[in-house]
Parts: sequence; structure tokens; C-alpha cells
Amino acid sequence: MKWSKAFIPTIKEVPRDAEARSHIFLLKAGFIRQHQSGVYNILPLGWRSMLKIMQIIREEMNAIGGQELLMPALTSADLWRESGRWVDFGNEMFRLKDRKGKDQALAPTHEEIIADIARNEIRSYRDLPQIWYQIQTKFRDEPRPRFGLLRVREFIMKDSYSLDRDFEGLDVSYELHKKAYTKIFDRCGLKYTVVQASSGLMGGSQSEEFMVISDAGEDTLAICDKCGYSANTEVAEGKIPEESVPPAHTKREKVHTPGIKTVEEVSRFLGVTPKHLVKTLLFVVDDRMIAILIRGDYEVNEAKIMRKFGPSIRLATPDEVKERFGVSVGFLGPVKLDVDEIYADFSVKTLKYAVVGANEDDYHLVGVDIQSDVNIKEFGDFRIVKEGDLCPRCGNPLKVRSALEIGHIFKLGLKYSEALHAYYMDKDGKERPIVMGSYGIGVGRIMAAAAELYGDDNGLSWPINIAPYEVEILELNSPRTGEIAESIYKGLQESKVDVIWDDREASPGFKFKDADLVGIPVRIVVSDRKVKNGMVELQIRRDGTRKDLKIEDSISYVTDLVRRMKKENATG
RNA sequence: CGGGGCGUAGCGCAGCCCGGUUAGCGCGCCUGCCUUGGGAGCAGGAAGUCGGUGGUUCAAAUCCACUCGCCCCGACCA
Repeated sequence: MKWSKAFIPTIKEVPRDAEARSHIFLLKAGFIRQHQSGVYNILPLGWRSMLKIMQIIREEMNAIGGQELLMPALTSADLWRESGRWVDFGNEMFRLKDRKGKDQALAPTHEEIIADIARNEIRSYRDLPQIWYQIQTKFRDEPRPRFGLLRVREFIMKDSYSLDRDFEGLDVSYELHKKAYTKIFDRCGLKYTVVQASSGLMGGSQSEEFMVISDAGEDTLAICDKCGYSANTEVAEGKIPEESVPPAHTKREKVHTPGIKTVEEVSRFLGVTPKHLVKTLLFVVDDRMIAILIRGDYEVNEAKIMRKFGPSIRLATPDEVKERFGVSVGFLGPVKLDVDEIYADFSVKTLKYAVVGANEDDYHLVGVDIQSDVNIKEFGDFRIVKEGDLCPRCGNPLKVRSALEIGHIFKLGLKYSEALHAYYMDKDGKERPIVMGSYGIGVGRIMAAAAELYGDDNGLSWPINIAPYEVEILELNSPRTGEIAESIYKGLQESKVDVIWDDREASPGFKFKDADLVGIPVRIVVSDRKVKNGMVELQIRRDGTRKDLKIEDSISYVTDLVRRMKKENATG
């Protein structure tokens, strides 16, 4: 491609609405443009990059026996009603009606459609196992799209589904996917970790996420450097470090704490630490009200609570609390609290002199012995792991890091096959539900993750396997150097190198800046200065390496270099 | 959904408080000359429903009301 003919709208100013690094540079380098909140045009450079990502995905999915198909984005509500997700998806599902008034959904994922195909077509154990996948646009009406391509409402996803006779088969399909994903992300040049995750709305028994450590990520991971334990904090466990917190109040008494509500305020007011405090959170489950106690320096983990008490559990509103107990939420406490059940996180188990709300506005109790003063039904793990908690496996202090999710694999089990009645006949003539797995990769997120991960203040720096072009010829002194540039350009094209030639009539600085911004990994600078000595200059975007090449050697040298870099799956 | 911020030329912004000339600046764009190893220079030029609607006023980018859009923080943590 000649740059002069290409549509690469780079911009010099930092776009006002962009803050995340990937968002800023993908806009500046002309890869994407926003259409509306959470919806983007993918411009030619961006699409080239995404096509390469999709091609890698295809190759690796095919390698594990996956068969590509294409399912509709426009789906009937009937199927979603069968699984219950017409309700469960809530506002995240884009809904519309057709001209007859029939409910439709723009599919956020395709478990139901797969189960529908399977129940209509899969009859016998001989038809199994199957792995079906598609690369297709998904729609999710996210409450808050953000960070450019990182959280969007319309996005391209590779989603695959495994259908197996039994759970042993599912384990096999799952491991195949895990291996394929590892290869895919390796080839894309990303640094990532695999973590235990929560299966959330998907259901099922086990799930793992592929995560890129990045401040732009919206997930939080707990990581153990020593034994390799890593988990999303939605599910991560941790041991509480043992430390002696000297008791502040050894006598149980009621103290006046006018208007002092939050953990920080109470700690400061009473001269204690958050570790002396116990927070009392009230939750509504169906029509029961339960309390959960947790130490003041921890947060309650909603995902864990939902797993224990069911997805309908919700925090009681301050108004509900006020109405039922006549007390503001800041002064709730577990002593003589009239709720159906009281549960407590392990973090409060040993507290003998705790500070708690007095269930009376403007008063707290101090010196409370949690075990003997409170009627606790059960201790459990209800907290979000925090930095410094100890690894559940080896006891090493855990690190907590932000990360962004690029892939997620689930063992679904029978949820959808049972709900939609996708059954097959086994060897013994018995009907059995198909065992399902589902596996997703965000294509745009891979591109955005690479943009977050690699580059510098001047712009992007693509891993060569997902770069929109592999080589850029930067011709400085057009038209005098044009002939040399063109011969290298044609030579590289003939040896199947993906090359763009910046043949524009512009100043050198201008072209260098654009080149840095767009981040093509290999650059050949063709200038008067070098050409008169029979040379051109090779530059590597990632590390800034420069090297002179003889003109006549340049094509074979660069062809070779590109081949090598691709194989080494050289990153950025 | 709660809180905050922002909508003025293609992009980035000033002007708004304190209403009053033809609404400015930088970049970009077009024409010509010139220049070519890190976003060059000179000259000329085009380009604006001041997000929208309604109101106040002799007069509105500016004041008021409503509304739409975009970004950021948070989403019940007591």
C-alpha cells in the first residue's frame, strides 16, 4: 500500500474524550473513530490488525477441531425465555420488537442458540463431541462503556462452544481450548496470566480468565509470586495475616458518636484502627433479611455472597434499614440485631473488643466480643482479598493488580442443555443431556490490550503478528529517492511481506512522527544521504535499533528479519 | 442509576461571570512559492445552525428553563 493513497487519518492533538492510553493512540493513529458511546468505526488500519488477530484465532481453533459457523445476531426472545436469561440479562440486553410485535434480542452471547441447534440436530452419541465457533458481532448495553475499545456495547467476539457426551469429554474440550487460547495470545504477542474466575451470568462449574496486567483493566487479580496462585478477586481467597492489634476498649460500653458514621470517621473519633471495627451489612434475600459482619478494613465480596445466597441477594437500602430498625445504616451493629440470620466473615472471628454500631443513631458499642455477644449462625469467606493477605496455597503475601480480560473459558455443564432440552441418545439407548462448554475471546480487546502494553510517548508499537503492516518504507526525499523506495517496495511485496510505503510529499519530521504513532514494527528509511552511499537504514520501532543495509541486500535481509520476528512472535 | 465535567470551524481551545461591532486563536485544509533526517517558512484563501428547543430582553455564544450528546468517578461497603 502506498501511504499517499491510504486512509490513515492521524491526528496531532490529543482527542478530548480519550483518557486511556489505548484509546488515545488508537484514535490518534487513525485506527478507530467513535460513532457513539461504546460504539466504534474500525478504520482500515484497525481492521487490518483485527483481521490478523481473527486469522490467528481461526488457525488455532481449527487446529483443535473447531468448525467455524455463523449464527444470527438478531434472535428471538423465545429462546432466551427458555433459559431464563431474558430476565437475567436485564438492561444489558438490547431488545426490540419486529413489525408483528414479537420480542427480539440482539444477542450478547450464543449459548441458547447453540443449544437450540444441538437439540434440533444432535441425536446420537455418535454425533458428539463437537466444537463450533464463530467470529461475530455481539451486543451488550453496558451500563458504562469506557476506555475506547476496552468496554464497548458492540464488539467482535470469537465465541466457541463444546458439546460433549459427558463431563470427562467436557474436561477434554476445555483443556483443548485452554491450549488453543495460550497459542492465540502468544502469537498475538501479549503478556498475560490465566486466573481462576467467577462464571457469573454464564453459570457452570469452573471458569478461567486470560488477563493482561494493566492499569486500564477493570478487573482485579490476586497473585502469588511464589507458588503461582492467581485468581480474580471475585473468587480469590486469602488468609488474613496474623498480627497483634492491641485492644483499645476492654470494657463493653456504649459511647456517644454524634454524626460519626463511616469506618474512617469512627476510627479517628475513637482513636482506634479500622481493624477494631466490625461493619454490619444488611442484605435482603427473597423476603428474609440477613446481616453479614466483616472487619472494618475489608470489603464485602458481592460475587461470593451471590454464590452462597443466590443471585437475587441485594443490599438493603438505607430507607429499608431505617424503617425496620429505626437507625441509620452508619450505626448498625450486630448486638441484639433483629434479623433472620447473622453471618460473619472469618476476619471478625477473633475480635474480642470490637467497635460496632449500637443500633441507635449517634452511638456505637465498644469492647464487644463477637463470638459471645453476637448470635452468629456461620462464619464464612465473604471478603474481597486485599494486598498483603496471604496466599491460600503457600502463605506468601498476595499482590493485587488491575487487569483486563481478553479471554474467558467456562465449563457450563448442563445448564443450557437441560433448560432447552438438548439431549442425545447414549450407547444404552438412554436420553442424556449434552454437556456444554463456552469460550470467548474479545478481538477488539486484543488490539486494545496490545496498544495498552506496547509503545512509548510517541505512539504505538505492534507485535509483528498483529501489526496492520509488517514493514514501513519511509521515503525521505521524494521524488529523488522514489525509484529506490519503489524497487524495495515491490521486492518486499513479491516476497509476501506486508508493506506500506510512505511516499507522501511531506517533511521528514512529519513522516517520522506519523511512523512512530502508527507503530509499524520494522521501518526502512530511504534518504538521499544514505542512498548516495548505496545504503538504506533499517529501524526497529520497539527498541529504536538502527542499522544500515546495502540497497541490494535490503529486500532479502528484511524479508528474512520479518519471517524471524513472526516466528519468534516478537512482541511490540 | 448517583455525582462531577464538557458541547463554539475538521481537531484542540479562548470568549460566557459582567448580554451590545463583521465570534477569535493555534493546528489542519485549499492555491502559489520555497523547503526535505524528527510534525519547516512566506503570501493568499475557504470554512461556524456557538449541541437542540423554548423563554427573558431593544439586543443572547453570553442570562433562565427544559432537553440531547460525550467523558470521568462511583454504583449502594455503612
